[in-house]
Parts: sequence; C-alpha cells; structure tokens
Amino acid sequence: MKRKSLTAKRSVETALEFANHEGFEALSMRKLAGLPNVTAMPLYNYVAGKDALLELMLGKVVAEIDSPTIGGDWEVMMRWCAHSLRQVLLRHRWTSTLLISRFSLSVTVMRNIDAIVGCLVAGGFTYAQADWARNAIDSHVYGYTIQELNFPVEPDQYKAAAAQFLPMNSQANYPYMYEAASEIIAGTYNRMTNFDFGLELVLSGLQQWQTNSAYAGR
Amino acid sequence: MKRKSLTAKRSVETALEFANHEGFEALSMRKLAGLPNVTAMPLYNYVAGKDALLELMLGKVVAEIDSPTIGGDWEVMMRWCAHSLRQVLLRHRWTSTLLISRFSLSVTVMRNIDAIVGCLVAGGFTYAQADWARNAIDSHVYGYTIQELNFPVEPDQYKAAAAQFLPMNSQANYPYMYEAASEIIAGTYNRMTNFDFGLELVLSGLQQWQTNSAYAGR
DNA sequence: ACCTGAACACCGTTCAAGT
DNA sequence: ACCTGAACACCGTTCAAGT
Repeated sequence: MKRKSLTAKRSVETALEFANHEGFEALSMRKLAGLPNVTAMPLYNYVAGKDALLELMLGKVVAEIDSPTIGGDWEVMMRWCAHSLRQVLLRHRWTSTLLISRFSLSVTVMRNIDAIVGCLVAGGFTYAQADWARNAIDSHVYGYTIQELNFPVEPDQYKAAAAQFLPMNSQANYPYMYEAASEIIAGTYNRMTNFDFGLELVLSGLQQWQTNSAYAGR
Repeated sequence: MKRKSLTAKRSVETALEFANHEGFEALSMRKLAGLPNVTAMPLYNYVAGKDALLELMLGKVVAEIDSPTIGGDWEVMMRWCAHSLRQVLLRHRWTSTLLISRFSLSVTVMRNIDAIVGCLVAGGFTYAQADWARNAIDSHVYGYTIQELNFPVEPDQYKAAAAQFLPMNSQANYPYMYEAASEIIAGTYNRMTNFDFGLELVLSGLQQWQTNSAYAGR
C-alpha cells in the first residue's frame, strides 16, 4: 500500500511536469501510462481516473500559494499574497481556469482562505468586509492573469505588433486605437506593470473604504 | 453560395443554442451534424472545422456586448459597459474562458475597444491611462464572473451550506471561516452584490487617480 | 497480485463511393 | 453538385486473459 501511494505520487508529479512542459492539452492518460509509448494502463491502479488525477495535480499547485501571517499589516500581506498567487498561476500556465472551474475546499485551500480572512479581520475589517475584499482581490488576480496568459502577443513584441497594426487599420475606423498604437510605437508607454496598477487600485480603495466606514472596527 | 452561407449561419445559431442549453462540453461536431442522430458530416461543407465553428459562435456572442458613447460621463459609461459584458457572460455560461483563450481582434472587438478607449480619453485620461483603466475593469469583470459561474454553491444556498460547514469543521482548525460561517447563518451578510462592490472600488480608484494626476489632461 | 492488450464508446476529420 | 458511411487517428475507461 505504501508503494502504491508512492507510485501515485510519482504519477502526479510526472503529469504535472508534462503539463507544464508540453502543455495541458497534450496531456492524456494513454500518453502518461508509459511515457515513452505503450498503450496499456496500469495508471488506473494508482489513480481513479483523469478527474482524480487533475484533482491531485491541482492540489500540488495550490500548496505553492502563500498564506498571510495573521496580525501583520493587512495591506502588505494582501499585496504579497496576490503576487504569490499570480506567480503560481504563471509558473503553471495551464492552471488558472482549471483552478476556478474545479474549485474545491480542500484542507490546503481552507487554510489559505482562513488565513486571509483572519489577516483582514485582524486588520480591522468585519467578516463581511473581509469576504468582499478577498473576492475583489482574487477577481483582479485571476482576471488579469488569465487574460495575460492568453494574450496573443508577447510583451516585448507590443511595439512590433503596433507597427504592423498601423498600416492595416485606417485612422477613420479606429481613431483611438490608431492613436494608442502610435503612442506605443513612440515609446510613450509599454503596457507593462498593469497588474500592479490594478492591484493597487483595489488595495487603496479597500483602505479608504475601511477608514471611511463607521463600522470598520471589530 | 448564398444558400451555403445561410446554412452556415443557421449551423452557428443551433450550435449556440445547444451550448447554452446542454452545456458546452456536450457540444460535438457529430451531434451537431444532424441534431437527431446521423453520423454523417455535411457540416464540413459549411464550416471549416470545430475551431472555425467556435470562432463564429464567439463572434455572435461578442456582438451582444455594448459599447460606450464617446463623450458621455466616462464613469457612468464604464459601469454600464462592465455590466453589459457581465450579462453577456452570464447569458452564455460557456463563453467566458473561451472568449479569453481565443481572444482575437475581430472588427466587432476592435470597435468595442476603440469606443472604450475613446470614451476614457474624451473623459480626460491619457492613452496610457485609458489602456490601464480598461484592463483593470476587464480583469475585475472576467475574474469575478468566471469565479461566480463556477462557484459550487448557488447564492440562495449559502446559508444552508454554511450550516453544513459548521459542525464538520472545528473552530480550532479554521477559526475565521468558522466565525464567517456563523455570521452568514445569523444573516449578517449574504455574499451578494459583491460584483458591484469590486467594480466601484476600481471605478472610484480610477477617478481619484485621475484627479490626483498632474498629467491627466489631454 | 500485477501487467497486458484487446475492446467499447466516444471524439474530430477525411474521403471514396454513391445519388 | 451534394450527401453518405466507412475509415483514420485519437480519446477515457474497462476487463478478460495472461504471467
């Protein structure tokens, strides 16, 4: 039995590596069974099925997400945690949508949520406020990162893409995008560091909300 | 040729309806071919393949998203557009992740982006600021809505879920979630209207950012 | 007890053969 | 010209047959 669970663990790890390396779409039970070739399926002895395998893979990923220290400055902590979550999603590019669509309250996830809510409550938010705040931060992290991961042009190619865009699209049809592309080409801005911009918008909004709110104290 | 494109259009429409009704996972070329049964594939005469079909389906969905009027109050407009996008995503529950992962600059999408950037620029933002602002709003809408669509418990069952949670999880292990669940049961708050909370956080942050910024004018 | 390979029920896609 | 059904290369999953 101990060997069994060990082989299961190793299966999950190779599956994770495969997904990170070859892309999630390419991952199939048959390919995984004997990674060189072989059609046979001893995999099913260790893992209930593809669903279960995915669950285990996500469990490993989720464990990489940092939790805040309760009692620390909530704003610093939330900023830290948001970046941690973001880095995990970037590290395992196939993860983000699956993590949401297969969301489950495992022990790891519960501990993380508990710590975040705790950190916010210790920072002076009510439970309701903490829940809303957590949700707003998560929304930004997931929304931004999923878009980023799927954006068709790489950050260092924005200029080139804009230069290609300009002659193809008339100023008459898309006057504002035309101007924006011109500014990108001129180097006025570069689309970078947008993640932190949005995050700080949310965080400073939360801070003001807290100080303005009469019911902020515990 | 006219008949051909008409049949293509009808195919896309039935595919859309099928996805909305039966769920996107259940959609397959074979099922779609002759919706009652039939294994044959005259579908390929009208549509290049599943990828092309998806593209066409998403095109129809994207057309439902409202664009702002340039010159109107940017904050009112952005709020309106965010809600419009959100409603479209809720109406076609399978759409959100696909819309991001298959993002493409169709004419419809370009017009929408151009109008949003234009509305923000007309409202006093620079092009760079407009781009950041748009991205922050989109991130919230997508991030929040994708999470909501995949959340395992329905809004009207939060109380029941919390009541089930309480006895199963010790106060010692998850003290804060325990307390939060208690408050949900007591009816102190209900997790609703979170979407607008996060959206207003972003919008008011943008407004303050604009008024505080020395370079805000055109 | 464990691994194997054939088998089943599905996919997307192609294409020769019919009408 | 259009539709048909068999075929190919893939899936996830099961299971009798081997060792």
